[in-house]
Amino acid sequence: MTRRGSTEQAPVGWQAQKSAATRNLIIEAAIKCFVDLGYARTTTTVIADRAGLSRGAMLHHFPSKIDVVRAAVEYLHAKRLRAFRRAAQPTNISADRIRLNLDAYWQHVRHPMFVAFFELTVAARTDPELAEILRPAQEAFEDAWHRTAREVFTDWDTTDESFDVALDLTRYVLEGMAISFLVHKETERDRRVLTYLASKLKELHDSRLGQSLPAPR
Amino acid sequence: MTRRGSTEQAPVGWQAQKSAATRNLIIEAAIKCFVDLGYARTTTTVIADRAGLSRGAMLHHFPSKIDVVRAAVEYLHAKRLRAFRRAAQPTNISADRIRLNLDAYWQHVRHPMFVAFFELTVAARTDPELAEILRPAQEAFEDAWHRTAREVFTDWDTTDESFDVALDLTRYVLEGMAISFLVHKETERDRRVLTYLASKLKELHDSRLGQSLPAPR
DNA sequence: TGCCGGTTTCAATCATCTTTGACTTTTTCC
DNA sequence: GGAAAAAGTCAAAGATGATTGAAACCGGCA
Repeated sequence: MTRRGSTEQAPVGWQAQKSAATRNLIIEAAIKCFVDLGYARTTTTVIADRAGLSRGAMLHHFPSKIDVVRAAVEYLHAKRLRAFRRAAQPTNISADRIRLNLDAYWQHVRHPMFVAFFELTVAARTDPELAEILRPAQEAFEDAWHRTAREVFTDWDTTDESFDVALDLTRYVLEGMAISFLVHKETERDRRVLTYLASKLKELHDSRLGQSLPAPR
Repeated sequence: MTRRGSTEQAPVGWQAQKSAATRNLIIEAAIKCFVDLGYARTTTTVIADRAGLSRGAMLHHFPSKIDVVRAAVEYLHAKRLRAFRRAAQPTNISADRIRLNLDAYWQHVRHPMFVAFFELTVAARTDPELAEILRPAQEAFEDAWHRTAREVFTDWDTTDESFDVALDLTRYVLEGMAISFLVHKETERDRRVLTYLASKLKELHDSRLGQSLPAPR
């Protein structure tokens, strides 16, 4: 198990590389804890256990618990943003972009990452320090959400109020449904709601399309 | 401060009455803690403090912390159910029942009671014991929600799938929005979403009305 | 009316357990 | 050999439940 650095190309030496790997191990263990145990029950002891390290080793990389949380938030945020951007590509114009992107975001909020972020967000409601850590990530994602939506629906008059309303409504439905499903392990009902929402969004889109932009492309 | 029982008509003796009052005091303090501090940070010490009692006194009424939680859940559930039933009266037929009931449920999810229940629900996701305590209340409320909706919209064909979809969608939107507002202290955007949702529900209602029940009353 | 035994309510103290962060020691790598 | 990583030890703080002790209340009886 003691690999030698022979030809292993190390960006800044092997120790630094191994250190980074261990940090990632700890961060991912912490995130798993948020999902499995909830934020409140995530203790440094459990994180170290799940990472397969001693607690002392962990505290070497992250002197305090809040440091782990901070790193986990940054890690989660970067990962979530990448996944979101990748999923929400401006698919072939027309077709049923709406349904496709709806499903894409639905997959997004069903992902464990969303659960972890949700746990953090709820905890942050009554924890100012955590809230401060979370705020930049939340704002950045909010921004990406709006920006991406405008990129995907370039033919939709984005100065129209209906666009923002549709955007808000969509997000509330999907996130509300995802949160609801976190507790009541259900299924089947989501498909009908998604289908209905997609059809209504399409109606709204088509009606606004004809009245504002005669030549979409 | 030592009142004599003179003509005080006590249902089952004064001690029992005073005991019940103290229990209520404790329960309400616990609920306030859920709202202000979150479930995780709600300790028996803080509850006793806020109730103005010693911790020992509290543990006399509720031998263990979980007993307080159990009582708080029952108390919250009963209160929430009453408030919900009171708010969702089948208002004067026609008019804009939809908008009125939408606003009523919106007020409902903006109430601190909803916050408390939300905190409990989130904690229950990773706490089987709490989940078991919460389950009956959740199921009962779910049932009341569907039953009430059918009472209010007697003219809507409730065997129609669109009715259930509209019901689900409405709930997801409102609860999703409420949860979102717990964190991002926003406003103004909710009115537009509510207005839009109400108009869409009305469209759906009217379209289904004419095709299934020619004589609504 | 006034006092007394028994019960209920409230308060205080105690031991146990968990979590946290600081510190020290051992192992591994350069 | 020296530095970094990992492991182990320690005391302090907080939370919980149990135990013990004090105060208030209820019933009955002289």
